[in-house]
Amino acid sequence: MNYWLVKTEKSAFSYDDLEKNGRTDWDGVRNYQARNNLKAMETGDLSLIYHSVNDREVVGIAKITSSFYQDPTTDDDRWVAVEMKPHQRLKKCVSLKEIKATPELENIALVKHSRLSVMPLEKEAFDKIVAMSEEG
DNA sequence: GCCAACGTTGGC
DNA sequence: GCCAACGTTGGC
Repeated sequence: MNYWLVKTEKSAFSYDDLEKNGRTDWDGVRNYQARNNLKAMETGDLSLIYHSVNDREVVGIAKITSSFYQDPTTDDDRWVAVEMKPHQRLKKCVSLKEIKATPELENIALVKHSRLSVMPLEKEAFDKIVAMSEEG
């Protein structure tokens, strides 16, 4: 069981869209490090969904429902996708600002490696962000 | 194999 | 809208 965080621009694909569609191919990743993280995902893993650029907040949790397969948006076999389904919308979004202000989270890739779009999270960091979404 | 040029991402 | 950081490409 692994924990992840994936980034998306709300205008391109949002947590709302994921709920509306019931599932999605998490595809279009064109970065090797992010691709390697997709390849490490397993059925049943959980991933936070983060809206980058305009919103800059974690909005929900998706469940990984497949291991990786060929990215359906390209014939290039270097790139892969995984299937995700909506798992749980956060009661309250957790902003990048809040995350940066939290000492336990200052070393997560979202902060340290801001351009990486698919990143692993320690269970402790995942749980901390979920806990923050449930506070006042 | 190096590195300059270029394109993209994403925070501010 | 700007630009820093970073990844990729291609000439040499």
